[in-house]
Amino acid sequence: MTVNTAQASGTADHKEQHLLEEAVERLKEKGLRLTEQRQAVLDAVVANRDQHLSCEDVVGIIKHSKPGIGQATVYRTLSLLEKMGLLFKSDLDDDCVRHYELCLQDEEAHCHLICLECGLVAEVKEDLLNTLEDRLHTKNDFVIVNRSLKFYGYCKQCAHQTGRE
Amino acid sequence: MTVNTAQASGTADHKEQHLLEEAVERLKEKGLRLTEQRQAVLDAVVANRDQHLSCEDVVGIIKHSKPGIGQATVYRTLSLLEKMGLLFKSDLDDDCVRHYELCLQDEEAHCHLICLECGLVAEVKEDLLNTLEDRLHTKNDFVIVNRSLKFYGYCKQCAHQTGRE
DNA sequence: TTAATTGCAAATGGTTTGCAATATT
DNA sequence: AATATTGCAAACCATTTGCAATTAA
Repeated sequence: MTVNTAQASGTADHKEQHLLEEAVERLKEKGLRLTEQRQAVLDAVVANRDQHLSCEDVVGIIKHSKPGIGQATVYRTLSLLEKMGLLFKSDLDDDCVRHYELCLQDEEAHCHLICLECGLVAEVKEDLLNTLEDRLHTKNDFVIVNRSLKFYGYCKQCAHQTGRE
Repeated sequence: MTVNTAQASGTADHKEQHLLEEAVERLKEKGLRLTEQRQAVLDAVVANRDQHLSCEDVVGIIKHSKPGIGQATVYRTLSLLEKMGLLFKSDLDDDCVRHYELCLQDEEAHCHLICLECGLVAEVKEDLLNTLEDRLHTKNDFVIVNRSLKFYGYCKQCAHQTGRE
């Protein structure tokens, strides 16, 4: 639904390579198997690592390589990979559809400004976020791996028009 | 499910009073009516303004005052109030259950630390957030009304146990 | 052989919708 | 009278689950 092309985003770099190896390793640790289906799902997520994929998306992507794969298998695999810490559930909103993204650590923190009037979504990088995360780490002994930071309000235009400044 | 007592959180203060008035006003503007059912839903949300209420929660809360109210009505009302800007959809969660909270401006910013291992959700107040919001305001001309700040990672215990520190 | 995995189809569960009955302006 | 609103039940739809068949160790 949301996603267009399959192997879109190019080749896997160091991180993805490491991720794949870790996947195999962690599966083996628990006596689980890296089946063709699981491999296909992993490949799809890595190839589209800049996207937030739904189960339906993944099925669409691997339709060619694994035409007969069952939805349930994809659901189970995504859930499994998430529990293993390789994927994140990302909640980019509104509906009930679950989306996943690759769990690549050490990404630079950013946040979204979401206008309640016009719906504008602006992505903002703020170096203060690093300071904030450092402090959350040291003061709460919490190891941050990912974040979802959304600020709701009114963009310049809408704030002006609706007199909310 | 999530919520225990009904009129728990005490009397409405200035902000809630203002909110109720605004609700009536905005409804009238659009030729909509403040029915008993809508009033009951609003009351429930205001009385539990420190909670994130699901539809089921609301039904439970107003069971006494409006025993015969239909689920659909509550769903429709919550959705309506959200579109009017009086409620926020808050997505603190795993499941597909939609939760709402009162849209009270100028609340003190906080964020949630969510452990990917054990599921712990810790609410943290950080004064640095105010600085951050100030900066988002001045640098982006964005008027912040609410925020959803979630940091995912590993709590002290789990980080230790899984060797991710 | 034993245990994990899959695909299918049925079940689940929160949410939405069609519609006739009711209430409000 | 015209329109908004409600309650009910059915429909929806993403996700989960039971289970028998299949596959890998």
